[in-house]
Amino acid sequence: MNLIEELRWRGMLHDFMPGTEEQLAAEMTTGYIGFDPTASSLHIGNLATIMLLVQLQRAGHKPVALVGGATGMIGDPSGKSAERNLLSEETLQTNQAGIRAQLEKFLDFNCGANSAEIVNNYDWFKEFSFLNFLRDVGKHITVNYMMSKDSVKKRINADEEGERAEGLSYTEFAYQLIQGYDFYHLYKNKNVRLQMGASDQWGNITTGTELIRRMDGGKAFALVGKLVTKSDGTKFGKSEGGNVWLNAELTSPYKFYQFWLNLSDEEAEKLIKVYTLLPQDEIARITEEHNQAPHLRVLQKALAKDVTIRVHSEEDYNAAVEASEILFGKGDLATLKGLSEQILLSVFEGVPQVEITKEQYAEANTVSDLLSETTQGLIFDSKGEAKRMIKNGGVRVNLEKVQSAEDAVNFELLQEKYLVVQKGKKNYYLVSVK
RNA sequence: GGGGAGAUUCCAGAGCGGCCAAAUGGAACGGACUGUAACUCCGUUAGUGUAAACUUUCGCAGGUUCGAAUCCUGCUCUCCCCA
Repeated sequence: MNLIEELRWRGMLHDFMPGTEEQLAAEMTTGYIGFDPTASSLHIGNLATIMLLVQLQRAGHKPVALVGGATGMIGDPSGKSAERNLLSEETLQTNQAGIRAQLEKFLDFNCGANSAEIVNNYDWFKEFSFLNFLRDVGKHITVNYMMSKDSVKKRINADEEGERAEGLSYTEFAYQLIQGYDFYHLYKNKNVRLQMGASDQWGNITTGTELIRRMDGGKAFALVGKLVTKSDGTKFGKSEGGNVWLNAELTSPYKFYQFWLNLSDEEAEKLIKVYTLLPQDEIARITEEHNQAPHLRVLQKALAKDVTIRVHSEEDYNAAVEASEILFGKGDLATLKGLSEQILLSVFEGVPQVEITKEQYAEANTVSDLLSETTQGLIFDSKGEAKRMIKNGGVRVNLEKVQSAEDAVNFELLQEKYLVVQKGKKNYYLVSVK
């Protein structure tokens, strides 16, 4: 199965330029995808794009991951309805390092001819003067051409309902040209023939192929993947706490595992093809098994396992499963009391924790005080919020429901120093009293 | 440079002198149901307070008024159109 066929059955393929398939068939082709350092970690939305590179490499081609040190300074208007804030250079550098480290986990950098590479477009843009850029690059592309891109049009024209457009700064307008030049640079220096990306990158990528054609008479190709969306069409990759990050410090392996486990059947079936490398017959078998007994969530479990292991590690996966069983099994106070301190801590690793002193604990008059003021707003921002939630029956301490916000604080401390606090069913906190 | 529109609680968006902590919708969170789901239903969404009530909030700074998100003045910012 060639790359295009592979991506197609996995439902990852959105569109590609004519000739791409022939190019891939003809020779080992170098393809790249850019990642802008807008955060210190990639999230699972980016991971779908990384999977394109992974599939490229599996098909015997050479993947290049570009860290957008330069483009990140500009801001891509694609898919954004409003002008973005610029990040400081310092932030960008921290972010670049983080992203680089993550990319290295997914691609093989040592497998001979098609070993992966990482490049940073800041390297070739830092010395490129503005005037030279205008003369050497800008001259080849007309404003008319740039204006015809959807990402630009959306920001300039009012939409169908007559809503005013947000406008677009010259800086963001120039973004596609910068990205286009990246492609040209890699084409010239790294023999890159293909740029991939999410489908919203189509416009930017074709500016690149156009630039290569005009500056060099060369032929380069584009392939974009489907933008992963939730079944209701909204943006994928956000959970209650915001984005689902690949960095364990931003999204703990436990939460990460839980995210996948909680997907709807429909999403799990779609995403297992995107996020895992499991072969077609294996996925068919799992889907079959799932449909026989949907409540067992075989699909979600298989997906969660595969992705958690690859993004984090086998140990992290095991810990996440163990923690899930304890927290979502029919545990009660007795179960918690039965855990050794070591297991207790490992179960709650990655769960927000607060430390308070024995004096503070003794001074808290009511449960609502304890869960807001005493614990420094970690669990609840205000007493009012704590009270409301308790009134709604949404708070448990040591797995037992708190009856009233005015209850006195006299819980049994686990191992003489821990309290397990639940806000709703899925949010756990560990309070340690020292 | 000229003309116009606008800035409201997480977002969108009503309010146009007291009944406004501010309609409605979205989103989020909590509860019931369930498969740690979907659907549906219910509740919550400025702070303190058991409550009555009080404090801070409607771009910023002043003013008018017994009383202002609502009126006036100045400022800042945003967008659109024309040159």
